Amino acid sequence: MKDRNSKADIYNAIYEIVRLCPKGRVTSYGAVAAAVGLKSGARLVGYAMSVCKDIKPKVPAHRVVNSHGLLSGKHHFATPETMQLLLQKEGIQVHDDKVVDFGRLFWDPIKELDV
DNA sequence: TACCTGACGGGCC
DNA sequence: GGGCCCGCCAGGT
Repeated sequence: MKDRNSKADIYNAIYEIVRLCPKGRVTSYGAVAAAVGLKSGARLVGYAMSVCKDIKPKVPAHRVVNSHGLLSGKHHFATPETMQLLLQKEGIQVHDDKVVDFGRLFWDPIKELDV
């Protein structure tokens, strides 16, 4: 994942990594960004998520939260409660728009994918 | 072509 | 511990 990714390829890599995120786990924008080679490209990941609804297959963007474990992107879903609902449906406890035990449920793509 | 915005992160005060 | 500022890449106007 550290190849000279094209701008379009980076998006593909982002979606691929997010899809690799196991059910019941969550990851952060920065972690995914680092996984694709963008050390500080967390914003790009967020932007990619904004258009993920047009991407096929569907990307579990609800598993991606910010470094604080907050559901910062919940407002971009069909409804602000969709993101929290999906997480809770997968067994992830969400309280006050933030992931409970975020540090324990955090899934690091770089470590898991061993990049 | 240039400026601004955006689902963020890390460092500093 | 909390808040503020700067930096990052891409896309839209």
